[in-house]
This record gives sequence, C-alpha cells and structure tokens, in this order.
Amino acid sequence: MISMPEEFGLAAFQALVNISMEDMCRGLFLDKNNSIKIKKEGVAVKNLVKIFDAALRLSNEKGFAAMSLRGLSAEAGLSMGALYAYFSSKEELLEMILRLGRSVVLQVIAAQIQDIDDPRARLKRAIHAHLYLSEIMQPWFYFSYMETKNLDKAEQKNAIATELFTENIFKDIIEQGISSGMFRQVNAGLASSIIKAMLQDWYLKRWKFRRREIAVEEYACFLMEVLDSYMGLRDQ
Amino acid sequence: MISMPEEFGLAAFQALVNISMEDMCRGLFLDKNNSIKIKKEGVAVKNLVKIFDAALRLSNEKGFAAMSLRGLSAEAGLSMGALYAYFSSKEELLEMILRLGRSVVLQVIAAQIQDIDDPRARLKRAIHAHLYLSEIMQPWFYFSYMETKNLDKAEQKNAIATELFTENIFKDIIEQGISSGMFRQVNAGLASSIIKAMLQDWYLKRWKFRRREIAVEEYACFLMEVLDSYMGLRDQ
DNA sequence: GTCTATACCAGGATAGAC
DNA sequence: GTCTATCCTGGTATAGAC
Repeated sequence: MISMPEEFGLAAFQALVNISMEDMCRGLFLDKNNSIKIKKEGVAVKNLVKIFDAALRLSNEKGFAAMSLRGLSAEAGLSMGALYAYFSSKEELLEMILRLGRSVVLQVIAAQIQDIDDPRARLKRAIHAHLYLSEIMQPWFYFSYMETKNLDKAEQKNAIATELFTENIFKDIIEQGISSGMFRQVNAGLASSIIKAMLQDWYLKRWKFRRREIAVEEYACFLMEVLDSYMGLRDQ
Repeated sequence: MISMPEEFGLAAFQALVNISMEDMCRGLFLDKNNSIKIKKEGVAVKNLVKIFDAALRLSNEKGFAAMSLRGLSAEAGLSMGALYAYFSSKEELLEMILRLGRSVVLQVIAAQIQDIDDPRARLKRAIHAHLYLSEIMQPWFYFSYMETKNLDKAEQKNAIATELFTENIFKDIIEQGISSGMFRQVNAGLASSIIKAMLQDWYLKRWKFRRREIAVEEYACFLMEVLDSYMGLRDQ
C-alpha cells in the first residue's frame, strides 16, 4: 500500500492519480468499440483531445443540443469532414464523452478507498477523492449531470447505475460504521443521498464557491464536520 | 396571523397557499409586460395553461432546446399560428415560463416565515415551505434548474439573484440563531449553501426518492435532524 | 487524414384565409 | 382567435478532391 501523508489535499491527490485528457482519449482509441476511422494513434489521440475539450466547453455554455457541429468544428480547429472520422453521429459523440469519464470515476474512487478499513477514514477519503476528482474533471462532471437525460434508454440505465453505485459506496461505509458501533444509528440511505447532493453541488455551482473564495479542501473539511456531528463523531 | 397546526405537512401547506397553474397564468396575462395578442381573459388563461403544461412536460423530457414548436403545438392542442399569438419567439416562451414561477416562489417563501421569530422554528418552516413548494411545482423547479443557462445575460442575472436570495433567507436565519446564542458558531454561508443543495436534490432526483418510497415530510424531518445536530440543537 | 462543397431536412417564424 | 400553407435559415451528414 502506498503510504499516505496525513494532509491529503488536492495537490497530493493529483500527484497520485495523475489523470489527463490525453490518457482518457488514448484509452478510448484503444477500445475499438467505437467508429473511429483513424489509424495512427498519435493523430487520433491529439484530435480526440481537441474535440472533447471543445465539445465540453461549448456544451457547458448552452447545452449539448444547442451546440452545432459547425460550431464544434470551428472550436476544435477541424473541418466537418474530419469530425466525422471520429464519430458517426452527434448522438454517438455524446455517448463517447459520457462513457469516457464514467470508467475513470468508478476506477479512481474504488482504488482510493480499497486499503482503508476504519469507517470514518474511509468516508473521509471517499469524500475527498470525489471532490478532488470533480475538481480536476469539472467540465466532464457538469456535462454528465446535465446531459444524461438526452441519452437513449439503454445508455440512461448505465448512467443511473453509476449514480447509484457511487451513492452505495457511501451507504456501505456508513452501514459498516454503524454496525461497528462507531457511528450513531442513522438512516444510511438518506445520509448517503445528501452526501451525494452536497458533492454534486460543488461542481454544479462552481461559480458560487469561486466567488466566495472557498477552496476544495475547505469544503471537504466542512462536509466532514457536518457528517461527524450528525453521525456522532468528534474530529480526532 | 393564521394559527398554525403543530403538524405542518404537505396537505396543510397546500390548503394554505393554494397555488394553481391557472392563477399563475392569469397573473401573467394581467401583467401586460408581454406580447400576448389575445384579448379575452378566459381564452388566454385556458390556452396559457395548456401551453405551459405541455412545454414543461416536453422540455423536462429532453430539454427545452430539443423541444420543437411543432411538437409543442401538437402536445398543447394548438396550431403553430395560435402559439405565436401567445409569445413572439421560442426564447420569449422560455423567459415567460421562468419568470412565471420565480415570483411565486419568492412571495410564498417570504410569506411563510414572516411571522415567526424563533430561529429554529423559522428555519424549519423555511425548509418545509421550500420542499412543499417544489413538490407542488416540481416540473417548474426542475425546468428552472436545467434551463436557466439558456437565458440571455440579462435574464440570467435575475435567475442568479433569485438563487442567492433564497439562499440568503437561510443564511440570515442561521446568523440570527448564532447571535442569539441558540445555534453553535457555524459557517452560515456554507451551511445555507448545503441546505440549498439538499433542497434542490429533492426535486432534481425525484425518481430516486419515489423508488425508495420516501415522503416529503420524512425528508424534511431528516434534514432538520442533520441541521439540529450540526448547529447544536436537540429536537424539542 | 483532412478539406471544401453540397445535399437534404427539420426547425422557427409568418402571411393570409376563415 | 385559430388554422393551413409556405418561407428560409441553419442544422446534420456525406461525397469526392487533395
């Protein structure tokens, strides 16, 4: 197990997971479950990064539906024709973007908590990991929240499953804490649900927190205070 | 002041405020700050109700941008031509819908807490009022959250102002509670911010709560528990 | 692999009959 | 007041040159 510094801030997290858009796009390119017509990895990855960055930027302004492919081509610096070498329809582009981030999120969160036993430490780590991840990948998180409803039925099921999966991580931790006598007997379902809501607020209302100059670490700390007092713990 | 039953559930609230889509549309019709070309109140109100109901239904499915006016005309049972007697562009329709609800929300919340002095009772009432209102007007709340970003700059300022206004209601109550020594010295800004997030979760993730069979009153009660324990109060 | 040019269609908007 | 018919922009998607 990697030895962990006591102070687990955004920088420490970043150094640990080291996720870049490039890595994510390379993964997508290697997957072969898509309709990318480009052969050379270097070219494909470079352009995928440009496309996704541009798509997230434009979509998060006025919504994916309002983003035209003409606009995307201008923003990404590629022609319309070139775009269609990377996806076969706007719909497919949407699915690619959403799938891209989902796998990363699930893997990173799971990896972050796997070697921690103590319920409170586990909860704290899960919350920090989620916040930091959403800080690093904010455009994707925002996009994912807003555009999931535009997916077809099958893809929507995946999205809902992911939402419930991360929520269940928190629920499991809380139940573990309760049965070990460390936490009070609270409603684990509702508790995990509001945790999720508070975590989501961080990336959905970034303008608000930025205006008030609240840092991630501060927000994380605040959430732990609230949860500690509710679940019957004191900060050690 | 209206005497208030100890148990302030959804039904009690509903009886008290008694808001209907028809009333809201009548208010809009009488406002004359819009481009409704219809003269007869009866006709106008009846059709505005049909239009807004249909628009909320369709928009909340796939987003306002994805809703076509042809689709709206079919859903509302009016022709394209008739629609344009009630608004002059799709953009204006969006603004009408958002303005429609905003005034109601601000008025109702303010009225609900105006005669209550005790900070905790005030907080409790504000939370209940917000939850019940979002329960009654769920389609509007969901729409408002999702579509605000599609407004032009000027209208967006109004929307942000409303968000901050309701958040400040909570902030003021908490600060009042702190200075009167009733609450612990918590961070009122962050506290009000998470209250807002938890309230919003109720109408944004309705499918989740319905699936788990959580009633509004139960959720309200849970939120008060969390806040009481954080701010240093016991349920009396 | 990428571009330009173009096909084709759906959407918003309006005119004018009833 | 409401409807039908029509206009026309701007969107997605593709063909074929380079």
